[in-house]
Amino acid sequence: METQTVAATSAGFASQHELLRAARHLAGRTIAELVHGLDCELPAEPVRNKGYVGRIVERALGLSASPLSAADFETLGVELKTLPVSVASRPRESTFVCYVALSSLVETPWEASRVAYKLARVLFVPIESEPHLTLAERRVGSAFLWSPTREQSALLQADYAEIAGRAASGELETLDARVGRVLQLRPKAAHGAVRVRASDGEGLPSMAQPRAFYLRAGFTAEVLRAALRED
Amino acid sequence: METQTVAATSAGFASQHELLRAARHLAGRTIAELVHGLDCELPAEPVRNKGYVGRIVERALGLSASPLSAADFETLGVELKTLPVSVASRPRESTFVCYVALSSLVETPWEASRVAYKLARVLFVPIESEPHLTLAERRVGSAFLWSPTREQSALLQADYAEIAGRAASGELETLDARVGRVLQLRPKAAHGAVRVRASDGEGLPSMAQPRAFYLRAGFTAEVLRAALRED
DNA sequence: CAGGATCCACTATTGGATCCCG
DNA sequence: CGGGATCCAATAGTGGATCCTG
Repeated sequence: METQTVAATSAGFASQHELLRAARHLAGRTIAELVHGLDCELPAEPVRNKGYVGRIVERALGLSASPLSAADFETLGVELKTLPVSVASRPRESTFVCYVALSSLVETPWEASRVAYKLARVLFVPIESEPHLTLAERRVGSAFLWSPTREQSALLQADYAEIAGRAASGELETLDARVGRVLQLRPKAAHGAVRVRASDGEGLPSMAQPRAFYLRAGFTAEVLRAALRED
Repeated sequence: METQTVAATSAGFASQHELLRAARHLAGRTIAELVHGLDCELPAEPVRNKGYVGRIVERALGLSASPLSAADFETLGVELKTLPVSVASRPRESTFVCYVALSSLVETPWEASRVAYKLARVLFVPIESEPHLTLAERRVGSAFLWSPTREQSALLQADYAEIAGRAASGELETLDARVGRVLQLRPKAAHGAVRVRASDGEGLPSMAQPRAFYLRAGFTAEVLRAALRED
Protein backbone atom coordinates (compact mmCIF):
# COMPACT_ATOMS: atom_id res chain seq x y z
CA MET A 1 0.00 0.00 0.00
CA GLU A 2 1.29 3.36 -1.04
CA THR A 3 1.07 5.08 2.30
CA GLN A 4 3.02 2.28 3.93
CA THR A 5 5.93 3.11 1.67
CA VAL A 6 6.01 6.50 3.29
CA ALA A 7 5.89 5.00 6.75
CA ALA A 8 8.68 2.61 5.85
CA THR A 9 11.06 5.47 5.09
CA SER A 10 10.34 7.17 8.34
CA ALA A 11 13.21 5.74 10.35
CA GLY A 12 16.47 7.79 10.41
CA PHE A 13 17.94 9.25 7.25
CA ALA A 14 21.57 8.76 6.45
CA SER A 15 21.89 12.01 4.51
CA GLN A 16 20.14 15.19 3.52
CA HIS A 17 19.76 13.76 0.06
CA GLU A 18 17.89 10.77 1.41
CA LEU A 19 15.62 13.05 3.36
CA LEU A 20 14.99 15.15 0.26
CA ARG A 21 14.10 12.03 -1.71
CA ALA A 22 11.63 10.98 0.93
CA ALA A 23 10.10 14.47 0.90
CA ARG A 24 9.85 14.44 -2.88
CA HIS A 25 8.13 11.09 -2.62
CA LEU A 26 5.27 12.97 -0.96
CA ALA A 27 4.84 15.32 -3.92
CA GLY A 28 1.38 15.27 -5.44
CA ARG A 29 -0.27 13.61 -2.46
CA THR A 30 -3.07 15.24 -0.57
CA ILE A 31 -2.97 15.70 3.18
CA ALA A 32 -5.77 13.13 3.37
CA GLU A 33 -3.47 10.60 1.73
CA LEU A 34 -0.62 11.39 4.11
CA VAL A 35 -2.89 10.99 7.09
CA HIS A 36 -4.17 7.66 5.82
CA GLY A 37 -0.98 5.87 6.76
CA LEU A 38 -0.37 7.65 10.02
CA ASP A 39 -3.09 6.70 12.46
CA CYS A 40 -4.24 10.17 13.33
CA GLU A 41 -7.31 12.30 12.98
CA LEU A 42 -7.92 14.79 10.23
CA PRO A 43 -9.69 18.00 11.25
CA ALA A 44 -12.29 19.16 8.75
CA GLU A 45 -11.22 22.79 8.46
CA PRO A 46 -7.88 24.62 8.44
CA VAL A 47 -8.98 27.29 10.89
CA ARG A 48 -8.24 26.46 14.53
CA ASN A 49 -5.78 23.84 13.31
CA LYS A 50 -2.93 26.05 12.27
CA GLY A 51 0.04 23.80 12.79
CA TYR A 52 -1.67 20.65 11.60
CA VAL A 53 -0.19 20.31 8.13
CA GLY A 54 3.28 21.01 9.42
CA ARG A 55 3.01 18.27 12.00
CA ILE A 56 1.58 15.78 9.51
CA VAL A 57 4.46 16.37 7.12
CA GLU A 58 6.92 16.01 9.99
CA ARG A 59 5.37 12.67 10.87
CA ALA A 60 5.22 11.53 7.27
CA LEU A 61 8.96 12.15 7.17
CA GLY A 62 9.58 10.31 10.40
CA LEU A 63 9.97 13.24 12.71
CA SER A 64 7.65 11.81 15.34
CA ALA A 65 7.20 13.10 18.81
CA SER A 66 10.04 10.91 19.97
CA PRO A 67 13.32 12.63 20.76
CA LEU A 68 15.13 10.06 18.64
CA SER A 69 13.70 11.00 15.28
CA ALA A 70 13.86 14.68 16.17
CA ALA A 71 17.55 14.01 16.57
CA ASP A 72 17.68 12.73 13.00
CA PHE A 73 16.89 16.16 11.64
CA GLU A 74 19.18 17.72 14.19
CA THR A 75 22.02 15.45 13.14
CA LEU A 76 21.41 16.12 9.48
CA GLY A 77 21.42 19.82 10.24
CA VAL A 78 18.16 20.46 8.43
CA GLU A 79 15.18 22.58 9.42
CA LEU A 80 11.84 21.39 8.03
CA LYS A 81 9.35 24.05 6.93
CA THR A 82 6.07 23.63 5.12
CA LEU A 83 5.34 26.59 2.86
CA PRO A 84 1.71 27.39 2.05
CA VAL A 85 1.56 28.42 -1.60
CA SER A 86 -1.10 29.62 -4.03
CA VAL A 87 -1.69 27.85 -7.34
CA ALA A 88 0.74 30.35 -8.83
CA SER A 89 3.35 29.02 -6.38
CA ARG A 90 3.36 32.22 -4.42
CA PRO A 91 3.81 31.87 -0.64
CA ARG A 92 0.62 32.83 1.13
CA GLU A 93 2.24 33.56 4.48
CA SER A 94 5.45 34.59 6.14
CA THR A 95 7.55 31.81 7.66
CA PHE A 96 8.17 31.46 11.39
CA VAL A 97 11.82 30.82 12.22
CA CYS A 98 12.33 30.99 15.97
CA TYR A 99 11.71 32.93 19.14
CA VAL A 100 14.26 35.43 20.25
CA ALA A 101 14.83 37.54 23.36
CA LEU A 102 15.72 41.16 22.67
CA SER A 103 18.51 40.93 25.22
CA SER A 104 20.12 38.00 23.39
CA LEU A 105 19.82 39.97 20.16
CA VAL A 106 22.02 42.65 21.57
CA GLU A 107 24.72 40.22 22.65
CA THR A 108 24.67 37.76 19.77
CA PRO A 109 26.23 38.40 16.38
CA TRP A 110 24.42 37.05 13.31
CA GLU A 111 26.86 34.16 12.84
CA ALA A 112 26.22 32.87 16.36
CA SER A 113 22.47 33.45 16.31
CA ARG A 114 19.85 30.76 16.39
CA VAL A 115 18.03 32.30 13.46
CA ALA A 116 21.17 32.02 11.31
CA TYR A 117 21.66 28.45 12.45
CA LYS A 118 18.10 27.48 11.60
CA LEU A 119 18.25 29.14 8.22
CA ALA A 120 21.59 27.61 7.28
CA ARG A 121 19.82 24.62 5.75
CA VAL A 122 16.07 24.30 5.26
CA LEU A 123 13.92 21.63 3.66
CA PHE A 124 10.98 23.57 2.24
CA VAL A 125 7.88 21.53 1.51
CA PRO A 126 5.41 23.62 -0.53
CA ILE A 127 1.75 22.93 0.21
CA GLU A 128 -0.95 24.10 -2.18
CA SER A 129 -3.14 25.99 0.26
CA GLU A 130 -5.88 28.00 -1.40
CA PRO A 131 -8.24 29.21 1.32
CA HIS A 132 -11.20 27.33 -0.17
CA LEU A 133 -9.40 23.99 0.15
CA THR A 134 -10.05 21.83 3.19
CA LEU A 135 -7.01 20.41 4.94
CA ALA A 136 -7.72 17.02 3.37
CA GLU A 137 -7.69 18.47 -0.15
CA ARG A 138 -4.44 20.36 0.17
CA ARG A 139 -1.67 18.89 -1.89
CA VAL A 140 2.04 18.52 -1.25
CA GLY A 141 4.32 20.13 -3.81
CA SER A 142 7.90 19.47 -4.82
CA ALA A 143 10.16 19.80 -1.80
CA PHE A 144 13.61 21.36 -2.04
CA LEU A 145 16.64 21.95 0.12
CA TRP A 146 17.75 25.54 0.50
CA SER A 147 20.69 27.39 1.92
CA PRO A 148 20.97 31.18 1.64
CA THR A 149 22.91 32.43 -1.36
CA ARG A 150 25.62 34.97 -0.67
CA GLU A 151 23.19 37.79 -1.52
CA GLN A 152 20.42 36.34 0.59
CA SER A 153 22.77 35.87 3.49
CA ALA A 154 23.84 39.49 3.22
CA LEU A 155 20.20 40.63 3.28
CA LEU A 156 19.40 38.47 6.29
CA GLN A 157 22.44 39.64 8.14
CA ALA A 158 21.74 43.29 7.37
CA ASP A 159 18.17 42.94 8.64
CA TYR A 160 19.39 41.16 11.75
CA ALA A 161 21.84 43.98 12.38
CA GLU A 162 19.14 46.60 11.89
CA ILE A 163 16.81 44.82 14.31
CA ALA A 164 19.55 44.17 16.85
CA GLY A 165 20.65 47.78 16.58
CA ARG A 166 17.21 49.10 17.43
CA ALA A 167 16.94 46.64 20.28
CA ALA A 168 20.30 47.78 21.61
CA SER A 169 19.41 51.45 21.52
CA GLY A 170 16.06 50.76 23.12
CA GLU A 171 14.11 52.09 20.13
CA LEU A 172 11.31 49.69 20.79
CA GLU A 173 8.79 52.09 19.28
CA THR A 174 10.39 51.73 15.87
CA LEU A 175 11.16 48.05 16.28
CA ASP A 176 8.05 46.50 14.79
CA ALA A 177 7.30 44.08 11.96
CA ARG A 178 7.98 46.78 9.35
CA VAL A 179 11.70 46.66 10.02
CA GLY A 180 13.71 44.35 7.78
CA ARG A 181 13.58 43.79 4.07
CA VAL A 182 13.45 39.99 4.25
CA LEU A 183 13.68 39.11 7.96
CA GLN A 184 11.25 40.61 10.44
CA LEU A 185 10.47 40.48 14.15
CA ARG A 186 6.86 39.88 15.21
CA PRO A 187 4.99 39.19 18.43
CA LYS A 188 4.35 35.50 18.96
CA ALA A 189 2.13 34.26 21.75
CA ALA A 190 -1.28 32.81 22.48
CA HIS A 191 -2.60 36.36 22.64
CA GLY A 192 -1.37 39.94 22.75
CA ALA A 193 -1.29 40.26 26.51
CA VAL A 194 1.23 37.48 27.06
CA ARG A 195 4.44 38.67 28.70
CA VAL A 196 7.70 36.94 29.52
CA ARG A 197 10.61 37.88 31.73
CA ALA A 198 13.10 40.09 30.00
CA SER A 199 15.62 42.76 30.79
CA ASP A 200 15.33 46.38 29.82
CA GLY A 201 18.03 48.57 28.29
CA GLU A 202 20.02 48.75 31.52
CA GLY A 203 19.78 45.04 32.22
CA LEU A 204 17.04 45.50 34.79
CA PRO A 205 14.32 42.87 34.87
CA SER A 206 11.09 43.69 33.05
CA MET A 207 8.23 42.01 31.25
CA ALA A 208 8.08 41.91 27.47
CA GLN A 209 5.98 40.58 24.66
CA PRO A 210 7.48 37.35 23.29
CA ARG A 211 8.87 37.93 19.82
CA ALA A 212 10.02 35.75 16.98
CA PHE A 213 11.82 36.01 13.67
CA TYR A 214 9.88 35.48 10.47
CA LEU A 215 10.87 35.39 6.82
CA ARG A 216 8.76 37.74 4.71
CA ALA A 217 6.63 36.09 2.04
CA GLY A 218 8.41 38.11 -0.63
CA PHE A 219 11.68 36.50 0.39
CA THR A 220 10.43 32.92 0.36
CA ALA A 221 8.81 33.74 -2.98
CA GLU A 222 12.28 34.48 -4.33
CA VAL A 223 13.67 31.32 -2.75
CA LEU A 224 10.85 29.33 -4.33
CA ARG A 225 11.33 30.86 -7.79
CA ALA A 226 15.00 29.97 -7.70
CA ALA A 227 14.16 26.40 -6.70
CA LEU A 228 11.63 26.09 -9.53
CA ARG A 229 14.24 27.31 -12.03
CA GLU A 230 16.55 24.53 -10.84
CA ASP A 231 14.01 21.82 -11.59
CA MET B 1 11.42 91.72 -6.98
CA GLU B 2 12.21 88.10 -6.71
CA THR B 3 9.32 86.80 -8.75
CA GLN B 4 10.29 89.07 -11.61
CA THR B 5 13.56 87.23 -11.82
CA VAL B 6 11.60 84.14 -12.63
CA ALA B 7 9.56 85.98 -15.21
CA ALA B 8 12.70 87.44 -16.73
CA THR B 9 14.09 83.99 -17.50
CA SER B 10 10.89 82.89 -19.14
CA ALA B 11 11.87 83.66 -22.69
CA GLY B 12 13.51 80.85 -24.67
CA PHE B 13 16.31 78.76 -23.20
CA ALA B 14 19.48 78.21 -25.14
CA SER B 15 20.17 74.82 -23.57
CA GLN B 16 18.81 72.12 -21.31
CA HIS B 17 21.28 73.24 -18.69
CA GLU B 18 19.85 76.74 -18.73
CA LEU B 19 16.36 75.33 -18.36
CA LEU B 20 17.51 73.18 -15.44
CA ARG B 21 19.06 76.20 -13.75
CA ALA B 22 15.82 78.13 -14.12
CA ALA B 23 13.89 75.17 -12.67
CA ARG B 24 16.29 74.89 -9.73
CA HIS B 25 15.80 78.57 -9.14
CA LEU B 26 12.22 77.70 -8.20
CA ALA B 27 13.32 75.26 -5.49
CA GLY B 28 12.00 76.06 -2.05
CA ARG B 29 9.25 78.38 -3.29
CA THR B 30 5.63 77.73 -2.60
CA ILE B 31 3.03 77.64 -5.33
CA ALA B 32 1.64 80.86 -3.86
CA GLU B 33 4.99 82.51 -4.50
CA LEU B 34 5.14 81.26 -8.08
CA VAL B 35 1.66 82.53 -8.76
CA HIS B 36 2.51 85.94 -7.33
CA GLY B 37 4.56 86.91 -10.37
CA LEU B 38 2.29 85.36 -12.96
CA ASP B 39 -1.00 87.23 -12.99
CA CYS B 40 -3.28 84.30 -12.49
CA GLU B 41 -5.72 83.01 -9.93
CA LEU B 42 -4.92 80.52 -7.23
CA PRO B 43 -7.66 78.01 -6.43
CA ALA B 44 -8.06 77.33 -2.72
CA GLU B 45 -8.09 73.54 -2.84
CA PRO B 46 -6.25 70.90 -4.87
CA VAL B 47 -9.37 68.89 -5.64
CA ARG B 48 -11.08 69.86 -8.87
CA ASN B 49 -7.88 71.61 -9.91
CA LYS B 50 -5.79 68.62 -10.80
CA GLY B 51 -3.50 70.01 -13.46
CA TYR B 52 -3.05 73.38 -11.79
CA VAL B 53 0.40 72.98 -10.31
CA GLY B 54 1.73 71.53 -13.53
CA ARG B 55 0.49 74.49 -15.53
CA ILE B 56 1.85 77.00 -13.03
CA VAL B 57 5.31 75.45 -13.18
CA GLU B 58 5.13 75.43 -16.95
CA ARG B 59 4.34 79.12 -16.92
CA ALA B 60 6.99 79.91 -14.34
CA LEU B 61 9.46 78.30 -16.73
CA GLY B 62 8.17 80.21 -19.72
CA LEU B 63 6.10 77.53 -21.34
CA SER B 64 3.09 79.79 -21.82
CA ALA B 65 0.06 79.02 -23.89
CA SER B 66 1.79 80.51 -26.89
CA PRO B 67 3.05 78.06 -29.49
CA LEU B 68 6.38 79.87 -29.50
CA SER B 69 7.49 79.01 -25.99
CA ALA B 70 6.02 75.54 -26.30
CA ALA B 71 8.47 75.21 -29.16
CA ASP B 72 11.32 76.06 -26.78
CA PHE B 73 10.82 72.83 -24.90
CA GLU B 74 10.24 71.00 -28.14
CA THR B 75 13.49 72.32 -29.55
CA LEU B 76 15.40 71.47 -26.40
CA GLY B 77 13.92 68.00 -26.57
CA VAL B 78 12.76 68.07 -22.96
CA GLU B 79 9.50 66.91 -21.42
CA LEU B 80 8.46 68.79 -18.26
CA LYS B 81 6.80 66.77 -15.48
CA THR B 82 5.88 67.83 -11.98
CA LEU B 83 6.15 64.96 -9.53
CA PRO B 84 4.00 65.07 -6.39
CA VAL B 85 6.10 63.74 -3.52
CA SER B 86 5.61 63.05 0.17
CA VAL B 87 7.89 64.58 2.79
CA ALA B 88 9.94 61.40 2.52
CA SER B 89 10.42 62.21 -1.17
CA ARG B 90 8.27 59.32 -2.25
CA PRO B 91 6.11 59.94 -5.34
CA ARG B 92 2.45 60.03 -4.39
CA GLU B 93 1.12 59.25 -7.85
CA SER B 94 1.92 57.60 -11.13
CA THR B 95 3.06 59.88 -13.95
CA PHE B 96 1.05 60.44 -17.13
CA VAL B 97 3.14 60.19 -20.28
CA CYS B 98 0.90 60.26 -23.34
CA TYR B 99 -2.17 58.88 -25.00
CA VAL B 100 -1.84 55.91 -27.28
CA ALA B 101 -4.10 54.06 -29.69
CA LEU B 102 -3.95 50.29 -29.41
CA SER B 103 -3.70 50.05 -33.19
CA SER B 104 -0.61 52.25 -33.27
CA LEU B 105 0.89 50.12 -30.52
CA VAL B 106 0.75 47.11 -32.74
CA GLU B 107 2.50 48.85 -35.60
CA THR B 108 5.06 50.93 -33.76
CA PRO B 109 8.27 49.56 -32.27
CA TRP B 110 9.47 51.03 -28.98
CA GLU B 111 12.19 53.11 -30.60
CA ALA B 112 9.70 54.87 -32.84
CA SER B 113 7.02 55.30 -30.20
CA ARG B 114 5.85 58.57 -28.78
CA VAL B 115 6.19 57.25 -25.26
CA ALA B 116 9.88 56.49 -25.84
CA TYR B 117 10.35 59.92 -27.40
CA LYS B 118 8.73 61.69 -24.46
CA LEU B 119 10.72 59.69 -21.92
CA ALA B 120 14.05 60.21 -23.68
CA ARG B 121 14.64 63.39 -21.67
CA VAL B 122 12.50 64.62 -18.81
CA LEU B 123 12.80 67.56 -16.47
CA PHE B 124 11.24 66.34 -13.23
CA VAL B 125 10.12 69.02 -10.81
CA PRO B 126 9.27 67.45 -7.42
CA ILE B 127 6.43 69.15 -5.57
CA GLU B 128 5.88 68.48 -1.86
CA SER B 129 2.23 67.49 -1.95
CA GLU B 130 0.94 66.13 1.32
CA PRO B 131 -2.84 65.85 1.06
CA HIS B 132 -3.38 68.27 3.94
CA LEU B 133 -1.49 71.06 2.15
CA THR B 134 -3.43 73.61 0.13
CA LEU B 135 -2.17 74.37 -3.36
CA ALA B 136 -0.70 77.63 -2.11
CA GLU B 137 1.32 75.87 0.58
CA ARG B 138 2.86 73.23 -1.64
CA ARG B 139 6.53 73.72 -2.17
CA VAL B 140 8.76 73.17 -5.18
CA GLY B 141 11.65 70.76 -4.71
CA SER B 142 14.96 70.37 -6.46
CA ALA B 143 14.38 69.76 -10.16
CA PHE B 144 16.51 67.33 -12.15
CA LEU B 145 16.98 66.21 -15.70
CA TRP B 146 16.55 62.51 -16.35
CA SER B 147 17.13 60.11 -19.17
CA PRO B 148 16.53 56.37 -18.76
CA THR B 149 19.58 54.36 -17.77
CA ARG B 150 20.32 51.28 -19.82
CA GLU B 151 18.50 49.12 -17.27
CA GLN B 152 15.53 51.45 -17.07
CA SER B 153 15.30 51.59 -20.83
CA ALA B 154 15.27 47.81 -20.97
CA LEU B 155 12.45 47.67 -18.43
CA LEU B 156 10.42 50.26 -20.30
CA GLN B 157 10.94 48.53 -23.59
CA ALA B 158 10.03 45.13 -22.17
CA ASP B 159 6.81 46.52 -20.71
CA TYR B 160 5.99 48.23 -23.98
CA ALA B 161 6.53 44.95 -25.81
CA GLU B 162 4.32 43.10 -23.33
CA ILE B 163 1.54 45.64 -23.70
CA ALA B 164 1.85 45.80 -27.48
CA GLY B 165 1.86 42.02 -27.65
CA ARG B 166 -1.42 41.75 -25.78
CA ALA B 167 -2.91 44.47 -27.93
CA ALA B 168 -1.80 42.62 -31.06
CA SER B 169 -3.29 39.32 -29.99
CA GLY B 170 -6.50 41.01 -28.95
CA GLU B 171 -6.15 39.96 -25.32
CA LEU B 172 -7.90 43.06 -24.16
CA GLU B 173 -9.25 41.25 -21.10
CA THR B 174 -5.73 40.84 -19.73
CA LEU B 175 -4.52 44.23 -20.95
CA ASP B 176 -5.23 46.36 -17.93
CA ALA B 177 -3.21 48.60 -15.62
CA ARG B 178 -1.67 45.58 -13.89
CA VAL B 179 0.47 44.78 -16.93
CA GLY B 180 3.96 46.24 -16.92
CA ARG B 181 6.55 46.44 -14.18
CA VAL B 182 7.31 50.15 -14.62
CA LEU B 183 5.18 51.30 -17.56
CA GLN B 184 1.44 50.73 -17.54
CA LEU B 185 -1.59 51.43 -19.74
CA ARG B 186 -4.63 53.06 -18.13
CA PRO B 187 -7.94 54.53 -19.25
CA LYS B 188 -7.76 58.30 -19.60
CA ALA B 189 -10.87 60.35 -20.26
CA ALA B 190 -13.34 62.71 -18.64
CA HIS B 191 -15.26 59.64 -17.47
CA GLY B 192 -15.41 55.90 -17.98
CA ALA B 193 -18.01 55.95 -20.74
CA VAL B 194 -15.94 58.01 -23.16
CA ARG B 195 -15.17 56.19 -26.39
CA VAL B 196 -13.03 57.06 -29.40
CA ARG B 197 -12.81 55.62 -32.88
CA ALA B 198 -10.44 52.68 -33.08
CA SER B 199 -9.94 49.54 -35.09
CA ASP B 200 -10.41 46.04 -33.78
CA GLY B 201 -8.10 43.09 -34.25
CA GLU B 202 -8.94 42.71 -37.93
CA GLY B 203 -8.63 46.40 -38.69
CA LEU B 204 -12.38 46.92 -38.63
CA PRO B 205 -13.64 50.17 -37.12
CA SER B 206 -14.81 50.04 -33.52
CA MET B 207 -15.13 52.21 -30.45
CA ALA B 208 -12.63 51.99 -27.64
CA GLN B 209 -11.82 53.55 -24.31
CA PRO B 210 -9.05 56.13 -24.69
CA ARG B 211 -5.88 54.87 -23.02
CA ALA B 212 -2.61 56.39 -21.99
CA PHE B 213 0.82 55.34 -20.79
CA TYR B 214 1.80 56.03 -17.19
CA LEU B 215 4.99 55.48 -15.22
CA ARG B 216 4.35 53.57 -12.01
CA ALA B 217 5.13 55.45 -8.80
CA GLY B 218 7.65 52.76 -7.84
CA PHE B 219 9.62 53.56 -10.98
CA THR B 220 9.71 57.32 -10.49
CA ALA B 221 10.65 56.61 -6.88
CA GLU B 222 13.76 54.86 -8.16
CA VAL B 223 14.46 57.70 -10.59
CA LEU B 224 14.11 60.18 -7.75
CA ARG B 225 16.39 58.24 -5.40
CA ALA B 226 19.10 58.14 -8.04
CA ALA B 227 18.76 61.89 -8.56
CA LEU B 228 19.01 62.55 -4.84
CA ARG B 229 22.18 60.44 -4.65
CA GLU B 230 23.69 62.63 -7.36
CA ASP B 231 23.15 65.80 -5.39
C1' DC C 1 6.23 27.80 26.82
C1' DA C 2 8.44 26.63 22.35
C1' DG C 3 7.25 25.30 18.02
C1' DG C 4 4.02 23.77 14.23
C1' DA C 5 1.94 27.63 11.85
C1' DT C 6 -2.50 30.65 9.95
C1' DC C 7 -5.97 34.29 10.84
C1' DC C 8 -7.79 38.67 9.80
C1' DA C 9 -8.54 43.64 10.74
C1' DC C 10 -6.31 47.24 9.26
C1' DT C 11 -3.11 49.75 6.21
C1' DA C 12 -1.04 50.58 1.93
C1' DT C 13 -1.34 50.39 -2.84
C1' DT C 14 -3.36 51.19 -7.19
C1' DG C 15 -6.49 50.54 -11.20
C1' DG C 16 -9.94 52.86 -13.21
C1' DA C 17 -12.44 57.20 -13.06
C1' DT C 18 -12.28 61.82 -13.12
C1' DC C 19 -11.33 67.21 -13.28
C1' DC C 20 -9.76 71.52 -15.67
C1' DC C 21 -7.72 74.05 -19.56
C1' DG C 22 -6.90 75.54 -24.32
C1' DC D 1 -9.67 65.74 -27.53
C1' DG D 2 -4.82 65.94 -25.92
C1' DG D 3 -2.38 67.24 -22.04
C1' DG D 4 -1.69 69.13 -17.19
C1' DA D 5 -2.52 65.79 -13.62
C1' DT D 6 -5.13 63.85 -8.89
C1' DC D 7 -9.07 61.32 -6.80
C1' DC D 8 -10.76 57.44 -4.37
C1' DA D 9 -13.24 52.95 -4.00
C1' DA D 10 -11.62 48.48 -4.27
C1' DT D 11 -7.95 45.29 -3.82
C1' DA D 12 -3.65 43.66 -2.17
C1' DG D 13 -0.58 43.24 1.48
C1' DT D 14 0.84 42.55 6.20
C1' DG D 15 1.51 43.52 11.24
C1' DG D 16 -0.08 41.96 15.30
C1' DA D 17 -3.03 38.42 17.29
C1' DT D 18 -4.10 33.97 17.66
C1' DC D 19 -4.77 28.53 17.65
C1' DC D 20 -3.25 23.70 18.80
C1' DT D 21 0.14 20.24 20.58
C1' DG D 22 3.34 18.00 23.60
